[in-house]
Amino acid sequence: MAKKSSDPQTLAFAQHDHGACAADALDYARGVCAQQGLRLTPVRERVLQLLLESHSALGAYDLLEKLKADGLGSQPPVAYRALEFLVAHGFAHKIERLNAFVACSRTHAGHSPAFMICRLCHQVAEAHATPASGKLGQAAKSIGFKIEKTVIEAEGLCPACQGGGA
Amino acid sequence: MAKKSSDPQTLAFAQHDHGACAADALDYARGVCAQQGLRLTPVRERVLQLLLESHSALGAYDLLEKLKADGLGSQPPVAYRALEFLVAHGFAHKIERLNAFVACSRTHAGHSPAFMICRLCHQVAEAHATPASGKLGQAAKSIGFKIEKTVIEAEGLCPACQGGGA
DNA sequence: GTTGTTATGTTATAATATTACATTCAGAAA
DNA sequence: TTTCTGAATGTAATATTATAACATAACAAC
Repeated sequence: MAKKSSDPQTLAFAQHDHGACAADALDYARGVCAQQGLRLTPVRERVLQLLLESHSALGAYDLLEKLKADGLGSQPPVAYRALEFLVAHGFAHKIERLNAFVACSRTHAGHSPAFMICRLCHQVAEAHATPASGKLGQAAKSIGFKIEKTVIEAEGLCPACQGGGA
Repeated sequence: MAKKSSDPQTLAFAQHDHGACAADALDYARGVCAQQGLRLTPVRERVLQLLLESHSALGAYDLLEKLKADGLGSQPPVAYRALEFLVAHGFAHKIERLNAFVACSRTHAGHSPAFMICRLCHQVAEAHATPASGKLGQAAKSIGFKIEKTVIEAEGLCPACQGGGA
């Protein structure tokens, strides 16, 4: 990281050197892929870069337009396949509420992410959740439901949007 | 309720007299609407009934087909408008993960619901969550994010599907 | 009964996502 | 090197989910 002045989990809503943060994250992903024998192809890398450059969630068709501009593919499956790869390997997450995608803040590999979505500026911050330990985990345990994946998304107002927007 | 042998929050995966449970819930909704001056019109009531009859989430177009069969409207807005009303007034919830809808188990009016979705049988159980008290709430508080609504959905295997299905 | 409001009917279209199949590419095996 | 193989991409078509826009009908208040 360029600078570790605040909790990177929730960096999205804070001031920071975003260019450096995105570049670092991309380097990190390249390293992970090299280690694990994953192919971070041009399309996949470009999609990750686009997600990293945005603190907002991007839809598949938003990404597709930018890929098209780069000459990297113009049909929906190109974007969806790259996103599938990135999500499968933890480099990105789908925000179900928005049918859109964000880069993973990658501060907790193999984590259960939770998201805070600002309904005004549409930025998304990622936090780390522990679903198994909360009420949901209790309820699941008590009825014998086996949790494999959780979707935890909060919608509301980020600090910057609470002044004028409500 | 016909029988209160287990926590109604998580009844979905348990044996129970479902016809009676659905009929009771519909009566309850009628009562709430009468009290609050809400119009539970034929389309809205029928959609709620259809949701109540199913412990699985139903998509808007699933519902639309059944409405069509009843002569109650055949175009998408008919279903979406009824669902909008039911969700707005807490009689139903949208399952974002599935882009589909379930009736509210109504055991906690004005609650933050959490859902357990079985990936095999597709049944959905509703539980009550307290998002503000968990890690997400802490993270939100620490960065000054104001939560207005939460989406909490767990995907996995219900008790009945854990035997053969994994 | 007229009026204003809410709900519904209907057409069209937008936005999101997948299937299917052909082609290309990278790396392994010969 | 050549060939083989599996992965990735290109592309066309289509499926699924959702909304916009506007006309009509039902209802409530006056």
